[in-house]
Amino acid sequence: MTPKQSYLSCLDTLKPVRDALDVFNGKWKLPILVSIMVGNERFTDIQHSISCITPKVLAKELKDLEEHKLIRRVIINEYPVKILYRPEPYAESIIPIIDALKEWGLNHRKKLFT
Amino acid sequence: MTPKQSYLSCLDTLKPVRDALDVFNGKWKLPILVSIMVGNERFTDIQHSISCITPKVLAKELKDLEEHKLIRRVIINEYPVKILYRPEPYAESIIPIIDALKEWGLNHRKKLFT
DNA sequence: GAATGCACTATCCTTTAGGAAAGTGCTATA
DNA sequence: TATAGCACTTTCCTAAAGGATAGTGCATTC
Repeated sequence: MTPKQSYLSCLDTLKPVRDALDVFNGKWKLPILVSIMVGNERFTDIQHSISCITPKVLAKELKDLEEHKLIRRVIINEYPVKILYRPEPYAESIIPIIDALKEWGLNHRKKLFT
Repeated sequence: MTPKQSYLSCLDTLKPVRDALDVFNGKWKLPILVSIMVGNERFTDIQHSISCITPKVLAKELKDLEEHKLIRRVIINEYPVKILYRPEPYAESIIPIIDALKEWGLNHRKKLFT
């Protein structure tokens, strides 16, 4: 017996969207990337540029982003030792996502107040 | 004493991005919207077009999307009664987000296999 | 020598997301 | 009359996300 299949397939779109969501899901990854990409490099600077993020969460998210090759943790051996977070070239690939979300968010806010 | 402020502000971007994430965060909202926008209308069709989503989760997400005015629940009073989920015009505004995520996901997958 | 900054880690806790499995009330079909 | 489809709901549960608070070791600055 062949099962009834009336639904429209959309896996072409769904699969890559899922792959992207697997990387960026959660409250913090995209905001952190934005902060680093505008030029914040130090742990505390990033923390302060994104209000309300706790150091524990920030540390964990930075590690995730490093694993995904979106940022790099750079150790500068001066005295005192400095640690810098820098965007990898691959990070540029997320600019269209950020732009789309930013645009949408701005428009959504307008919509709410009319 | 004025506090030291060395970090670069990026709230212009961060705020709207957050607003957007507040709406779309989670594993399912965007995939469900995609499914409805390609033309799936019935609960079970949507469920089957997105493999692995449970009816409980789908029901909840559909309610959220309705609240955000992205879809509409339409009751057709034939016999038997039909229930259809249809995209609202506002749903079109998320196309750039989907496209950006899809593009990124495709490219990311390529990257992983090279 | 006291306070502050830096880059975290550690502990504990709450909330939310999400999944598994079964069931419900209705209708239609074999 | 039994089975299947539809659109869910209910219950129970786990894992992950995220937050609060404190502390650490080091260095610099007041």
